[in-house]
Amino acid sequence: MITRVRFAPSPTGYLHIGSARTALFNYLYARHVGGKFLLRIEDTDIARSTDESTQSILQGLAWLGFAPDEEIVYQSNNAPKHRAAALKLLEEGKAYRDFTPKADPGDRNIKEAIVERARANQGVKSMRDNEYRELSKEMSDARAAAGEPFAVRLKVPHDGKTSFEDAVYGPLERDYNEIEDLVLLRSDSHPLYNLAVVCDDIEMGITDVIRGQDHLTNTHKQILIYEALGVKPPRFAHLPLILAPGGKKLSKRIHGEIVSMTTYRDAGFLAAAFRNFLALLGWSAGEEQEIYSLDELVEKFSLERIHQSNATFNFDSNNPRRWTDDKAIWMNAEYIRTMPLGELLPFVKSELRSAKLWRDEYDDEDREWFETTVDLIRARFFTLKDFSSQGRAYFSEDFDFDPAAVEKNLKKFPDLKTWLPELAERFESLDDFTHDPLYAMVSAFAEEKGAKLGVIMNGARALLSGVAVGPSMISVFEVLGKGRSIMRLKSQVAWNS
RNA sequence: GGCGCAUUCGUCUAGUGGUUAGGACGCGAGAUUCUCAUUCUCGAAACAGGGGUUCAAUUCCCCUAUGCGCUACCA
Repeated sequence: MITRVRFAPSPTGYLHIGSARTALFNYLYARHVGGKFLLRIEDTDIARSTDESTQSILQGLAWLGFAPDEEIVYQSNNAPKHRAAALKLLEEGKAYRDFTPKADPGDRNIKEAIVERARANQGVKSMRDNEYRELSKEMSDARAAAGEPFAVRLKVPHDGKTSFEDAVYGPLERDYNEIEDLVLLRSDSHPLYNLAVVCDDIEMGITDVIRGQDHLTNTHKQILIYEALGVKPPRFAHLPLILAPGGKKLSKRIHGEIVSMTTYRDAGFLAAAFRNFLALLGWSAGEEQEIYSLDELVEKFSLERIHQSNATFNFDSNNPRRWTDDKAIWMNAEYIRTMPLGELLPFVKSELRSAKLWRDEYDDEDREWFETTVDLIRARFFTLKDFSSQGRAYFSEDFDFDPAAVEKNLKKFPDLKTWLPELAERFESLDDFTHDPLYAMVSAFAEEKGAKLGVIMNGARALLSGVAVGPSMISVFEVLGKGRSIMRLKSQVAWNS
């Protein structure tokens, strides 16, 4: 039988980093075993689901490169089927109508209310303690026919336990008396999560459910539904969670944009780098390699090597340099400086485009220049954004001078104000504007002035690139070319700033 | 409150009944260099605590602590 897995986010926000990893693991597993990767949008919570979230999630998945193998399933479209399943169980006596009026949660915190109620029921009320559980079929039908509202609850057996073998956590069981007679259908006949998930997974022919560990206890309830429906449950694999520093839950409200996938896309991350980073959060191949292509991940992935303990996504919102996990940033930089240049170019192009720095010549007669330049500057960049910010001076005459660089590399050596334009004059006579002659000329010039070579080079760097850091200065001269180098060396703009 | 899951350097992790407990990020030092980055070398840094079992436990068992999850007519 062909393996079919699904990623099933609920559209109540953007694509969360934890969800993204769940999608990744589902995708890797499907590809590894040659199965299908499906997508289902769980939009049954009408109050919280938004189309905007759905779009954001779809965008995030598209960015990561996980296209579903079949049409997207919208859970809300299946509500009639869910309802029919619940009614069937009702008919078979595996579920019952609960005429208890819906409790009003009021304005209390929902979590607190749950704990409070659980504590009150402690030892005084069993999970099967519902006056309508054993109501005769005739009585139940009659009250329903009279129009009295009711919820449909699953009739969980008194004795026994559910058990399943989780691919990550091993054998798990739970006693029936720990599980309430869960509601399948609300009194407004709206199907609830556990029912909807089971019905849809059956309908979609899902063979392996790979999802967050927060569903570990739900699984027992879902197995009960599978059993009532007379369907063999799929295989389950629960993933450890991704937490915020301090082991707290990672949430949009508290941690903001850092948990959203689109943040990384917009910050200039490469999807390949981020996938690589995500893959190593909660899974490892058991070797010392850190950089994996998607193909390698697919080849090496296995559910058995997924961890059982939660991982912390490390960052410091008070430190701009640590705005997100160090390792994610490092990995992105590693990809930028080591990936085949040809693969990087399209990303740089689109970054320059959006910064209005792109020129069509880069694709044409200046192609070679563009490649050389990108290759030269990429070694010290962390994100694609750096190409348009730190790298701006290579692509435009309109760039700013970093005051610190001007101070440290120029103003500290006033002689440079006349020397550098003088050097520019010498450049005029240099026909072969390449490394060796350039180096010879600049070092001769430095010697003649009795200056350290570094002083000349650093001054030129500040003038030509606006910043104090960058590639070897001779390479910068070469890449910028004779005309632009001379022009910038003569410019007094930086000196007057 | 109940039930469940988890716990190796700051973080991501490898690993084993007997190991100098390995790697990566980050951090520190050094080398290289016209700056910075890269690269290279070196360094500091961990088995949550307490009981067992055993000749021997980081590894197996129990307890405690801590964290997380579920406990909804949310998903």
